[in-house]
Amino acid sequence: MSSVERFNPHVADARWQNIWEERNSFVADDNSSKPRAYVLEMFPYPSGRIHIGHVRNYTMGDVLARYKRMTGYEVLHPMGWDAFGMPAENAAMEKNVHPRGWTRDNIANMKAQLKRLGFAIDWKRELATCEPEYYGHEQALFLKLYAAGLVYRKESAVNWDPVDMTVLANEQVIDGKGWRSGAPVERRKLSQWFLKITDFADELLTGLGSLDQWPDKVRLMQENWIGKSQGLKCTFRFPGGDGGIDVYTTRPDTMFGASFVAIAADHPIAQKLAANAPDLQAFVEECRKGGTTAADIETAEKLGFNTGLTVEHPLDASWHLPVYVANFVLMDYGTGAVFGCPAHDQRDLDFARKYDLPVTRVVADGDVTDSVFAGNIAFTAPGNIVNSHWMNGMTIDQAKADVIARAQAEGWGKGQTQYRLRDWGVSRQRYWGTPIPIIHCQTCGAVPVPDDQLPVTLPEDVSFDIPGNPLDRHPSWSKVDCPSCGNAARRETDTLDTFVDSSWYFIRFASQPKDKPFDRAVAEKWLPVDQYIGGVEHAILHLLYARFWTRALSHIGLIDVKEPFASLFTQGMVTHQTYQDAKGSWLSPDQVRREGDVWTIIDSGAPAVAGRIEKMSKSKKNVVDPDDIVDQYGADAVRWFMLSDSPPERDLEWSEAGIEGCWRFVQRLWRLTSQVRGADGADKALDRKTHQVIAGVGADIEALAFNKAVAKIYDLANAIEKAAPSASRDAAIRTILLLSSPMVPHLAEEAWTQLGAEMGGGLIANAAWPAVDPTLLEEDEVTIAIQVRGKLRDTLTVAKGLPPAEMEALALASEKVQHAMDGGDIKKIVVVPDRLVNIVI
RNA sequence: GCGGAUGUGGCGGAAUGGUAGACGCUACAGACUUAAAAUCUGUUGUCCGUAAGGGCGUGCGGGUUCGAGUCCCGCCAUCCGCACCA
Repeated sequence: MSSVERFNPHVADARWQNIWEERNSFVADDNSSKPRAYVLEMFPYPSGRIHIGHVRNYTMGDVLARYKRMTGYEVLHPMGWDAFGMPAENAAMEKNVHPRGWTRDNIANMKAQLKRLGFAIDWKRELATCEPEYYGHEQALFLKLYAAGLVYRKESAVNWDPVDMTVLANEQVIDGKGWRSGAPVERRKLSQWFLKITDFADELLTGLGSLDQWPDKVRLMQENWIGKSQGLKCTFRFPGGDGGIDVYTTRPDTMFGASFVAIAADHPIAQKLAANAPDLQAFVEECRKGGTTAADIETAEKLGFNTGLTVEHPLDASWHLPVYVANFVLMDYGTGAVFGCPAHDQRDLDFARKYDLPVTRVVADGDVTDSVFAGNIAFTAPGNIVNSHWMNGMTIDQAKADVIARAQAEGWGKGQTQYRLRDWGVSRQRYWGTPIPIIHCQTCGAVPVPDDQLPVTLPEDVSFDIPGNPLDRHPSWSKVDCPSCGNAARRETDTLDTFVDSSWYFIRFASQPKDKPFDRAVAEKWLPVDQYIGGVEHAILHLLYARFWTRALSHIGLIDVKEPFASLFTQGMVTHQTYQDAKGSWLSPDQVRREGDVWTIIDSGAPAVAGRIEKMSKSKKNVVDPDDIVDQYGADAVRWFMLSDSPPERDLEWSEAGIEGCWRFVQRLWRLTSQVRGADGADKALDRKTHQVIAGVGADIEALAFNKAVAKIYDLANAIEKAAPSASRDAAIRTILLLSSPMVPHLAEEAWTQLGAEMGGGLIANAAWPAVDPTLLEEDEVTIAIQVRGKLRDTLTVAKGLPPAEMEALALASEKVQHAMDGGDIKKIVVVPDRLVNIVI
């Protein structure tokens, strides 16, 4: 065998990257007459270095983008930076750098890292959300939503650090304490800006029905998040007096099982009572301890305070229920008050047992109909109503309808549709975000910044030496004249949630004029995004906010797009083994060495413990830097690894052995290419294999089943290597290059030029995807399975399309089958054409 | 607490209800080499058996079916999200 020089990615990678750039190979043409494909991966936060998870994400998108180009599409595949956020402020505090400089440096580094991977990106459309050229347009869109009545202000709770005197993000609350001060956090109310996402709750819910190319699990999660429920809103009246407590319930069928009414600590009635009752005041304070997350609130021990008030049961005015203030009732959901039916709700049951309240069964658990409910597990399954007067025997649904009808007829309540979804609070008490373009005036109230004064830019001269929002304490930035009356006024110092930035960047990618957020006609040419790819951690918030924002823009007539992402794919994480020393300190993989089953620390020789395979994280030291592995193996081997083995929606474990195998395959493809010799003759079997693989790889890439596409390419490589020289073999080698070119583009270009002298040259990136010859896909023989009572006993190779009677005869003639039947009587024979025969005895 | 997922050899995984383990990795054996690397060939779920062959096998327990990794019911374990991380 002649020796072939190795493919050298250290030279080839950069050469091809430069050629693609010089030739504008991947610049998308707005005016193209080709069919369009918009391929988008979730843009990264510029943390400083790209993470291996980014490499996986962008490699998947890149393969699809390149494949789409080869199959005749005008492809838009852009990249940008989700550049506002807390890490820049943390860096500013810790390293005394300005967030802008830190972020821009990070972007430059990460862009260089991405370029080394050879992604087919239209860099001319690059954007960063922290630049006024982006966020200025965002401010304009915000004000359009404001003018349309989709933005309002209300009080809302934040995590408050009483020592640092600052607002904390949930992430900054660790075990209920501020991450820097260590002080127990409190919930404090601030006046904040909200977007009316709840106006779109029903649209966002029904819209999910049209997203048939989204994963079912994501649609289900969004459905649950929106949480539409039908229930009863009714009043429990104060005995004899005026008014009462409005309660919302999804279980009006259980009203005869009520044993208490509970209201939120923030409920107006609780507030009013607390004003004159120090012990209740103390309890309300107690309820404010702890963070604002759902997990914190719902896992906290259930606590209540008996107010001494009672209310009348709506179905029986002589029946009085005690009123508690309870920490598990949320002011944000429903009316901020519930009636407790302990037998059929776990939280209510926990509460009732704790405060020794009656527990009455009103839904039958099979034959058990006792009114006294025993045990500490609530019964929430379907059943029939019991112990409920006229409702006895009804199903839950019948009883719900009956109570609602009765409430409406008698005027003490009505049926109501309720959503779990809350309006989107977008105010952040931080510097590094989009300034909210509002001016507060003592006489005019909140006044939008006039269009001609946009963008409202962030001041540069800020300091981060003390906690809190530097915009608040800036000496002059917030001091402005009211645009309406001209009097001294104050600029809003809160900035927008970074989820706002990421709610429309895909529109700006499609069209980025200087003077407006986007050109409608151009944006509509590209949108919706044909394939969106990103982490499943964004399944709810980012994707729901982006859907809402797009609908809101559509609602006010700025764009005619309802759903921004036609097809969604959520990828798994990249994981890696973790290692610890005897004391439990984390070790990086290159600090340890394996000898048999024993791990030791290379430097000290001390034993190490190989731990769990976990998501790569700096704190556990199990990270791999993409630059290092590209240095070592070249971009193509890294890309190939990202696509191999693990299904893309599942986690991928990084391994040294795995990347070495990929490196070997890249070299193997290179050697194969050198074997095109202009031989004659056809190889029917290889032709068939080649065309089966062309069809299979194309289908797999379209389904984003890259691991399967990779396996088929391996299969073809094996078949080519085993085949004798022929024209078919030469053709198969060209084909395998084309098929693998979206995955290993540098090698493919290099090899393509080697073959190019014969073929007229040109980039493989611009080559056409090979066509499938359907006549070659069909096999003329098939192997069928012969089973006896469902167990495999023999296999036979027969002509394709053999009639069932003949299959049956062949099966019965088999010695192995006869042996397995052991003389038994045949009860039945199942024949599946071209597949199997099952003899039942 | 609520919501969502995952579970198949030594490992990653493949398998329209129809031959479980494709393909890759690892390991082992052999070829080539002064040697190593690279490359090539073969073996590699498990148990019994010299072999032919057979038993058992897709987290656990049931069920449906001629036939279940796949469908249904009930468990167990692990992971992810929960509205101010991005």
